[in-house]
Amino acid sequence: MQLSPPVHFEKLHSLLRSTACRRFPAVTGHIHAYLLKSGIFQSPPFPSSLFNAYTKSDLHHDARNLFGEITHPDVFLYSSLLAAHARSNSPSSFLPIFRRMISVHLLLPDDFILSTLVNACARFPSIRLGRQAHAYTVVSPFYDDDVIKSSLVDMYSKCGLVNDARMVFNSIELKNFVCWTAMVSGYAASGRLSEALELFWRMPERSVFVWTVLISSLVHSGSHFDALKLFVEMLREGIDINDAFVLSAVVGAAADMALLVLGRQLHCLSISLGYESNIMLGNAFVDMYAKCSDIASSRMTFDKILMTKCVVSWTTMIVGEAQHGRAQESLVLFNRMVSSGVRPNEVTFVGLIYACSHMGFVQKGRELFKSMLRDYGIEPSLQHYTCLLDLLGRSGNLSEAANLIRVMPCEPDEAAWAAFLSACNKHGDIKLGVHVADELLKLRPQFSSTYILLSNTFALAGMWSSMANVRKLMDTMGIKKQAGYSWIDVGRESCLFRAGEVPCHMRANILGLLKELMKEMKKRGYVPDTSSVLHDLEEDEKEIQLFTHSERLAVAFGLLKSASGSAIRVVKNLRVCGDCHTVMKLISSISGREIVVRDANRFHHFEFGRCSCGDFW
DNA sequence: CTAGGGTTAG
Repeated sequence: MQLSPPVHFEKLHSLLRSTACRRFPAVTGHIHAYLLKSGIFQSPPFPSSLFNAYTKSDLHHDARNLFGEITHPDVFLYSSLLAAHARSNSPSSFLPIFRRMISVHLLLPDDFILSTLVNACARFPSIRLGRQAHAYTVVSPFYDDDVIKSSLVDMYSKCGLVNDARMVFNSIELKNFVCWTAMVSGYAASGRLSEALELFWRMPERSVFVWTVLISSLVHSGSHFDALKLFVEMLREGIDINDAFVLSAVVGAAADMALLVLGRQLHCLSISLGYESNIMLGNAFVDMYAKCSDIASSRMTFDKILMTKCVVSWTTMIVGEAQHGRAQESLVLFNRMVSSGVRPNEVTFVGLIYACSHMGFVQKGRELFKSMLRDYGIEPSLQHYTCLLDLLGRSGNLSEAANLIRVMPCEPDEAAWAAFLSACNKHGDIKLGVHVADELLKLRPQFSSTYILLSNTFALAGMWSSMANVRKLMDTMGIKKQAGYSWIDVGRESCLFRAGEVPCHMRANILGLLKELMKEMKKRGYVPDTSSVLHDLEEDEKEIQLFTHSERLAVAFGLLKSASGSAIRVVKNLRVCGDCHTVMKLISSISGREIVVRDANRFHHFEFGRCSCGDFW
């Protein structure tokens, strides 16, 4: 069938703009060949829309070849070129491209390319480039264009200059969803949550976008409960939650709070909404199951990801296996990932070194650290150094760790010092520990975490007066140590135990069971470690104090409430101490049950008197 | 062909 020329043009052009070219990159090539054959290749807008289609499906080689053949470049072409450079993170080329367009091809910037330019500066937050781009827009005929202003609001927000963003925002005549969202997002991202919320409630109408911004930033800042409340509020307002972005933010909240029941409900919901093959949600669920201690479901969800697994999917699973003490599995996954052609990123290596650290694979960890830069061109960051410090410290290579913390190219933060100090504590090098603690106090007296670290070290060293001084300092500075608690799910029941508090209705049963277990444990050679208990009590009183450790209460509750033979999962626990570790191993062998304890984001699987971490924790 | 959201670590 012969189409009349105008329709013909239009059809091909809209085909190039459609997602068909992105999903089936060969289509672009066919259209290219057809245009060449029919001699209309050089007629606008084809050269530019072809170029755009190539770059959007990452066919950069074809795009470059095409670029050389174009006789009359237009602004559209430059706009696509700029967007392509922004996607590949080469910010230094933005302004040269822009200037070449003006001075070599004598083209005047239009509104499209100006917002593309501003957007490019926002992607790679660069305030210097961003301000130059802003300058270009104000001297252009589009100085009052609302779309450009929206992208400026976004650019200043992403650069962290919220006040500048607000000034541009205020100057927008007709504010639409987009600029409101960009502004709220700016406040949320820079931690100014109250301003974000104030603006949010002032919006004439709230779209899914802006709800997502707030929910995810609440999850990110650790206010999980507020995030869930906001999600409920959103449902009440009748906003359609058939949206992968908002769902994954809520799944993240469920993961961090270890709310397995909610997580499962969200999983069912997203399958019924047709997101079964959505890669982003798939990744979120793999993570959620792992963090809720259900590693089997996590792995099943991972295996079921229908699309090509991306670096995030692999990394999530590697970290998940590592968190559950299955470092060997993490390393196998890493090999499978590399051989399937997916490039690891910096997070992948955090997970891998962490896995080695968990299981004491010292040499393997060192090798992976070296391979980062050598084989993948990833510059190790402070976090990688902290992982390596942790690995060396845990395995007793204290002098190597001490050397590393001195020579590493980045300034150690609290986490790095904490890794080193806990290694000193673990391996009994109290002198080194106290020395480091002193250094730390001089270095960062302004951080509250310093005092908690110090107090622990002094306690271990038996330097009670120094410890008392640190405690006094903590009091005057208003620093509180969070009380220990454990949280367990049994069937449909959830229960939270605070350290030292035994709930009345279970008191007799739980304490009875713990006394029973203590007798059995002692028969097997357990010597209660009462060093963490107030030292002016009688010995048997100290032992009873041990019963009120929250994780012991939770496990006793689990033993009483669940069917015999089933695993007991303490889904959240503030800290697994050395004595707890011994006790859990014993209880697992006495009761013949698997006990899973989540300690921060690390899991201990106790079974047959052993722990999955191989005691390298 | 231009502007706003998300998943992995700590």
